[in-house]
Amino acid sequence: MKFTERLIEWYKHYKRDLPWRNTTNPYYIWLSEIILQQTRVNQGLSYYYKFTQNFPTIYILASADIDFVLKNWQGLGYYSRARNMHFTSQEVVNKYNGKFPAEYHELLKLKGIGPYTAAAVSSFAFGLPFAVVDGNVIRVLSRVFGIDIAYDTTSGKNHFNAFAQELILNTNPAIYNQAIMDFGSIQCKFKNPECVICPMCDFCVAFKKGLVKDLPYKSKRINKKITYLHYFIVSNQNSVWMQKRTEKLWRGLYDFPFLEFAEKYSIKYIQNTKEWQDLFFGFDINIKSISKTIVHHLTHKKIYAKFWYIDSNDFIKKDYVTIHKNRLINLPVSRLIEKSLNINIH
DNA sequence: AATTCGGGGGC
DNA sequence: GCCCCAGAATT
Repeated sequence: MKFTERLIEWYKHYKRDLPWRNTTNPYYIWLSEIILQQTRVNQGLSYYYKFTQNFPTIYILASADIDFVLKNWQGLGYYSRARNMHFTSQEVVNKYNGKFPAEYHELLKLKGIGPYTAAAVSSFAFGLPFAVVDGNVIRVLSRVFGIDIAYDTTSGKNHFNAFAQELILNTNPAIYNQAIMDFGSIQCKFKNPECVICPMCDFCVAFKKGLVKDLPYKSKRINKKITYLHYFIVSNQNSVWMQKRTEKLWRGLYDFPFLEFAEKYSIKYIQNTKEWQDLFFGFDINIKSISKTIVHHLTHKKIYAKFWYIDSNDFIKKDYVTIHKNRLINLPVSRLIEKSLNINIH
């Protein structure tokens, strides 16, 4: 088949110059791949520079404070990637003598490394023939070869994985993997792919049958839940109450005390809830002002947030710490908190 | 098998 | 407003 050869020919002319392509150091390859999971190259680039600068070796990352790692990750989302990355750096230092194993199935055992990342590190760092299957690859293969099975099912994933794995044999694994992802990203785009100038157009099944807009095929839709978040910025002199999150969402980031409800409640109603009592009973507080509602979108949630500005001269509540306002900037926080700080703390 | 985990950007 | 993005872990 001409597919692989044409793909690599296309890559020679149009490939992007990306920093992680100028190295075969498994540590840098791995860093870039964790950062790029579910993240566009343009969004991940500055983070890659930051991490290679602040954590130039796996030993430095392994011995770093998790708060500093999360601070560097701030704004990138999916924070378990950063926590797993930190954990795995220590695992590699302690159990693998600081070197990533040059074996697909060993890489797969490490936290935060799934089939995609194991294939990526295997091929880019060690030249092993394991095909990456990401969103780009699924889109390219489904269109060019007219594969109309749902890719968001177990059998669909298995099918794409097996198909991709056949294609990578008898070619250069690293170049092929880079090429097909660049091709999907630049040429065979999700919206408005440039089929007229595409080197595959004479045998692309989707193009010939007019199915480009219908592929790849996905079976499920996202269901967004609405939630109401009330943040309490409790100031005592120049310090505020904060707490490290233990919830799955934004775990490990610092946060103001908050109450979360599934429904929209009035300001008065909230102050009569049991939850409010549990939080503030016994404390002398003074509500100074309440922000307007701020909307924050996540993939599976729509958050309506309000920020309550409260003064208190009482001692700090158990489970919270007081953070001086000048020190807030050093702590990792969610984008929602980061934005509220920019607007409101002065 | 289904859900959860962020945030930004294209259209 | 909807979907996607160099996916993976948890339920």
